[in-house]
Amino acid sequence: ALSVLAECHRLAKEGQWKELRQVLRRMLNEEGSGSSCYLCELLWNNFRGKEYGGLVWEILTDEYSRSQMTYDALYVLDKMNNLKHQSSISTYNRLMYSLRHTDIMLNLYKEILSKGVLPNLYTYCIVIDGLCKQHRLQDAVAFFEEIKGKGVRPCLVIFNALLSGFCSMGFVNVAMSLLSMMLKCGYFPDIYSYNTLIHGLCIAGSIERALDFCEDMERNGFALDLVTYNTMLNGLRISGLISEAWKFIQRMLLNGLFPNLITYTILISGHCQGGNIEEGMRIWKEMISQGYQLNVITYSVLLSSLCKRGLVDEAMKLFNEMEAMGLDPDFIVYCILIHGYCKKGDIERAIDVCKVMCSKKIMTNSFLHGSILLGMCKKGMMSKAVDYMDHLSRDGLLLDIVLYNIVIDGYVKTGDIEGAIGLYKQLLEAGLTPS
RNA sequence: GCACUUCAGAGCAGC
Repeated sequence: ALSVLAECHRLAKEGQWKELRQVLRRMLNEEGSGSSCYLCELLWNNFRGKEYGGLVWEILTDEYSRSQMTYDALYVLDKMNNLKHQSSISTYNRLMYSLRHTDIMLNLYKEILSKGVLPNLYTYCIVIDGLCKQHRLQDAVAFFEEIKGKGVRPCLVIFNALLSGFCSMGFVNVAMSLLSMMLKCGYFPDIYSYNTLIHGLCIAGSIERALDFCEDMERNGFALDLVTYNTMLNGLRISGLISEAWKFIQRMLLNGLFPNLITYTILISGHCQGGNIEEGMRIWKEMISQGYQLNVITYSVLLSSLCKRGLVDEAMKLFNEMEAMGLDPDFIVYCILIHGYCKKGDIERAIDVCKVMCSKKIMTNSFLHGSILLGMCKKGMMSKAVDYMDHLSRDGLLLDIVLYNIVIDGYVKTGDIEGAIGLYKQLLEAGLTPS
């Protein structure tokens, strides 16, 4: 690493940016996440005060962000701040983008302002989109007003981010009013705006309105693209109308568009949801024969429909197949399995899967624990349920009211009123409010 | 120069 860093300084001096990035990227790939502490120490001990040092630090931050090693990037940025090296706005933008789902995003924005770095339109857009993705619509709108007050002329992308925020929270009508406001101000929708609104209409269950909107779009000179079709197909799936899908597929093909992985996943999910697992499997096979590389989401669609039918063992087989293909199960995949076992009453297996998940450092959440507790209560395993709760609070998890309610209900159903009252007192002591 | 906005998966109690 030492010689690589020396090489980096040389490249920086010669202005060979691209090579510098490549060399660093390769090194980060080898060192992996968690290596920032070590690399920073090397830089500090061996290259302090060297010319172009600031540039090397900055690109190190940026390459960590690009390699999805976000916390390493933050670490390097922090060290840079100590050394009074300044980062450029694009480095900040990329890092904020990686962290747009978290509070850290806004902290970084404040840091930018306090250091006198000038935010650009990308920055504003990332903040607004991030706030929307965190479901903080009011904050997003407030931020929007704030930058307008500072004299920033918002771009269409910012409006699109807001449209998307409203739509995904189910406020299509608000999105529609925003659209008419946009038109009044001379902002004309692009394909992103149209697709976003069509999506909003679809998830609100308004397929008809979505179709009308597609026509509007075409009248305004935009051809429906693959995203539009996928969005419409997904709308059909949500409304339980997947049997109508063929009409759209036909139209798609006539327009020279071919289904992609997302299209197939929507179709499989739709058919499975409607109880037609056979058709789902047929499409699945068609997909494989077409040479598509299945991903975690495609698998989870099938896993969940198997579990819903109580075929958890089948699901487990598929799960193993998935891992053998080199796909890393994520939180949702584990949820599906755990939930499946709980509903079947096989709590031991559920907990086993949960342990495997935890050993992979995947965070659990309260929903999942609720599912496990409910499974225990349904089988009358009250002492196990209480142990589980104790175990959760020992691990520092704040038990919420629903978790208490589940176990209280369990006590009541087994006729143990004492136990129920005991828990009730406990939740009051914990400062919770009964619902 | 790169980077921002649109499409697919699961999910807890009681009533």
